[in-house]
Amino acid sequence: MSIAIPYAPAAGFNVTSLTERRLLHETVIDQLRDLIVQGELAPETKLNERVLAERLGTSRTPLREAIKFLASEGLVELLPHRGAVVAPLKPEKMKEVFVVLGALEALAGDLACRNATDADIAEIRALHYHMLAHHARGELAQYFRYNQQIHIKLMECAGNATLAQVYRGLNAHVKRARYLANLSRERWDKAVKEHADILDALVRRDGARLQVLLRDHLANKLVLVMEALAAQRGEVAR
Amino acid sequence: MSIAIPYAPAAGFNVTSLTERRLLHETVIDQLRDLIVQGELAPETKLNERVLAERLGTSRTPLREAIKFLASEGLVELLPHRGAVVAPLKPEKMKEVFVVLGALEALAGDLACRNATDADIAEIRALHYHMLAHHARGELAQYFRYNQQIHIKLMECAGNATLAQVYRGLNAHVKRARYLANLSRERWDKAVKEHADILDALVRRDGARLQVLLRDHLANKLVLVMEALAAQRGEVAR
DNA sequence: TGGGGCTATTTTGCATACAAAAAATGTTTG
DNA sequence: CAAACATTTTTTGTATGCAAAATAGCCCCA
Repeated sequence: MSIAIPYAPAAGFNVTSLTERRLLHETVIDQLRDLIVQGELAPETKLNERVLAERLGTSRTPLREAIKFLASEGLVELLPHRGAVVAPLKPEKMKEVFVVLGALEALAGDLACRNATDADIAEIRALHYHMLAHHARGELAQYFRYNQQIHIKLMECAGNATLAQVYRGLNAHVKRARYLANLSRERWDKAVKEHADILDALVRRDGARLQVLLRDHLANKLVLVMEALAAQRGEVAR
Repeated sequence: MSIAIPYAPAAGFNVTSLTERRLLHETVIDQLRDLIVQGELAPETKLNERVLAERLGTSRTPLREAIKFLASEGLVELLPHRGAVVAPLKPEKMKEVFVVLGALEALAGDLACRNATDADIAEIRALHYHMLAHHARGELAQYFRYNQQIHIKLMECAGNATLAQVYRGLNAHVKRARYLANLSRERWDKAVKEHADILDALVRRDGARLQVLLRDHLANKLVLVMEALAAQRGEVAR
C-alpha cells in the first residue's frame, strides 16, 4: 500500500485537472478495490481481464498490475493460469480477520488514549453524534459511514501509520460483508450503546477499559457477520 | 499475499521438475523479496526495470507485476513516473512496525497457549535447544535462523492464517534491519534468557504472562535495531 | 442418453513496441 | 564560471502481439 499518493477520489471522475499526476494503474487499483468492497464484484467472481480492462477503460497491462497489488492485500486470489477471482467470503476467514482486527483496534485504542489531542476527541465526539442522528432516523448507510469514520479517526489518533495501514487492509475484507448484514433494531441499538461506552472510555482516557470495549464491540460485529453469512448460505442452498 | 501456492524455494533453482506450475511473476516476487530482505538490494535502492529484469532473466512485464505486489506489502515504494525504490529503513517506521508486531505476537502467544498441541510445544522446545546450541557456539546467522523459526512456529500454533500472514509481511521489514545489528554478547545473552522465559510461559500455557514476555522481547529488539540504525547513520554522516 | 476424447475458441502469461515523462548532457549567455 | 535553457538519452507507463494453457464445443460411440 505504500504508494506516495495519499487517498484519492475513488471512482470515475474524468477531470483532467490540476492533479493529473495519478497513474492509470493506480486509479485502476482504487476503482477495482471499490468495486470489490462495494460488492459490485461479488466474492468469487472471476476477473476476466479483457472485459474488466474494457470496463475500466484501460488495457490489460495496468489492470494486471492492479490485480497483483490487490492480491497482496488479499482482496483477490490468483489462480495460476486461470486468472484471478474476488477473494471468497469464508466464515473461517472472517473469524480470523476479526480476531486480528480486535487486537489492532485494542492497540489503537490504547495508543489513542495517550496520544489523542482534545481536539481529536472532540472530532470523534462530533462524528459520534452524527452517527447517533442517522441511527435515530434509521439511515443505515449513513450510519455505517460515520461508524467507519469513527474507527478510522481512532486509528489516526493512535499516531501509527503502519497500524492504520494494516487495519485498512483487513477492514476492506470486513466491509464487504457489511452489505449483507441485516441489522435488527435491537442489535443496532446495542451497537450504538457500545459506541457510547467507547467514546466515554476515550474521553476518560482509560486505555485498559477502551481495549476491552473495542474487542467486545468487534466480537459482537463478528456474530452479526457470521449470522449474515449463514443466512446467505442458507438462501443459496435453498 | 493470497497466492494459492504455499511457500516455495526462494531462489534460483532451475528444476523444471514436477511442480512447474509456478508462474514467472511469482518466482520474481520471491526472488525480489529475498533480494530486499537479505539486503542485497539496500534500502532506497532505485529499481531499474530494464537492469533488474535482465538480472532476473525475465522481461519487464512480470517484474513490474512483482513490484506492484511488493509495493502492497510495503517492501518497495512507488514513485509515479519515477519507478520504484526499496522501502527506506526509517527509524520512525521501525518503531511503528515493532509496536504492531508486539500486538500481533502477543495475540499469537495468547492463542498459542490455548491451541498448541503438546507436540507443537515439543517442536518449539526442540527449536529452542537448537538455538541455544548455536548461541553457545556464537553462530549468529544460525541463531537467527532458529530464532525466526520459533517465532514463526508460535504464529502457526495460534492457528490463525490471517494473523500469520500479516505478521510475515511486517516481519519482512524488520528482518532487513537484522543484518546491521551488531549484537553484543551481553545483549545476546539477555535475548536468549528472554526466550527461555517465553518457552516456559508457553509450556505452562500462561497466556497472560506470555503476552507480556513477547511484548518486552520485541521492545528490546527494537532498542537494538534503533541503535544499529543510529550507528549506521553516524557512519554515513561521518 | 451420456460420457470420453478430439478440436476450436477463449483466456491467460509473457515479451515486445511505442509514447510520454524524467534525467542527463551539452550549449549558450549573463 | 555558473546558471538557465535546449536537446539528447534514458526510463517509465501503457498498449499490443504472440504463444501456451485452459475452457468450451463437438462429434463419436457405447
